[in-house]
Amino acid sequence: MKVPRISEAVVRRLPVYLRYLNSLQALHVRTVSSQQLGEALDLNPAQIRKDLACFGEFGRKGIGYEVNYLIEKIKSILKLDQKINVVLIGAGHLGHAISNYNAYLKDNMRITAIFDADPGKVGKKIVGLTIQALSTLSETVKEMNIRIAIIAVPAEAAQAVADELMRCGITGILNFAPVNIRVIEGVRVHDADVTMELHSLAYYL
Amino acid sequence: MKVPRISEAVVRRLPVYLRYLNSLQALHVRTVSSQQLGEALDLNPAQIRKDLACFGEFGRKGIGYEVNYLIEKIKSILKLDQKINVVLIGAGHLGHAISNYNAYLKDNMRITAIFDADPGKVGKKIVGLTIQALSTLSETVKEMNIRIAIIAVPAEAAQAVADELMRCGITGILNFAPVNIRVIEGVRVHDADVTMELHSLAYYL
DNA sequence: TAGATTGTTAATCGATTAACAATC
DNA sequence: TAGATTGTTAATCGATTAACAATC
Repeated sequence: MKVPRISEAVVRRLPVYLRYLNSLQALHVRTVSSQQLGEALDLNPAQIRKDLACFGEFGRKGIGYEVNYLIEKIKSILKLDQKINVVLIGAGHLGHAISNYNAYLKDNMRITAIFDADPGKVGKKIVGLTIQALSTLSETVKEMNIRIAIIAVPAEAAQAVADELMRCGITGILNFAPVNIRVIEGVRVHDADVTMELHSLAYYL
Repeated sequence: MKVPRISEAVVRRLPVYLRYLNSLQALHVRTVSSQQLGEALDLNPAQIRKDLACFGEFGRKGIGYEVNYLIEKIKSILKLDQKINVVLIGAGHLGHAISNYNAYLKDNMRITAIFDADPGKVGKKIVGLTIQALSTLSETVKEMNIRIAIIAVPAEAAQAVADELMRCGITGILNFAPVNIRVIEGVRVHDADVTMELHSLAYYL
């Protein structure tokens, strides 16, 4: 296995491939070529082949890629073949909405704990999970071996939450708060700020 | 004004600059250098200068950038100096959560209409907006001169909603549904699929 | 076999970074 | 003036695309 240096662009496309392959699987499609993938996803077929070739030889010359096999391979690359527990901080409307994605995450990745600062919310349930007080965050993260966190709290609270998460050893953060979060070396933040997405979309009008 | 060919990467960074500049403005900071911006945002100062130079000469040699002035300039580039009305499709938890971002959008960009397919929801209010039936979508989009749409409906309904939006003349879509949306030439889609973000985050664990 | 399609090398294209003259 | 910092050119780096031998 040669894993020299995978670019961020490649990693961002893998879930795109996976999502589309899942839809092919649901339609009982057996094999797919880079040509077909490229047309469906608006990508260059050579790029798709090159992306996949970063991780091994998954296709067959003259045939293409076997859908089921390629799904398994991509899942394995994304570590979705192991159990990955996710914690959600913030049980407002956004937190509720995000917890609904559990249905799509299926597999091994799941939101397994929800926290909120509001004592009025603690003890209530969202999709089967009891909202917990932030004071027990560290304990739960360790107990459940939680590795990824989703921040869905107001902008003002986001940095403090991130700091606490880093103290608990979290190394991946999906941040919905409309602020820059400062993190220490080794922690990765993906921004999911609706404001920024809309602002960049406006440029193209 | 020389606007040769602005890369997507540049457009995606502009809202990042804007967000940070707004926070500086709130702290009454008057000027900022590309050096300082680079440190705060983890970007190369030369890149920041080059990004901004795509659109004009906004800084002063030896001084840096005047915060208020740069904010105005970036807003103007992103067309945030004009009124941009946004429609939200889907009034579930996610729709509720997204409509709360109106508070951060402030300025000229606002969600001005909300639609839902569920007759039980039509007529109810979210943050001051009455949920409307999808049958009146086309009418409202034209009347309000709505240009951007947010799709916050279940995966199964997303493509049909997108098709209808394109018929209404929408050219920018922010898609929260975990599916590939196919669009016609000239329509831009930004994906905000929580599933994909979490999957790519998992790679780095 | 002939046609299709991969994996990979080479060519192209574009984006990032470095360096520096201009100038506040 | 001396120090700081821009805007911009040139150098570097990396990513995308084209092309094709290998082979199913």
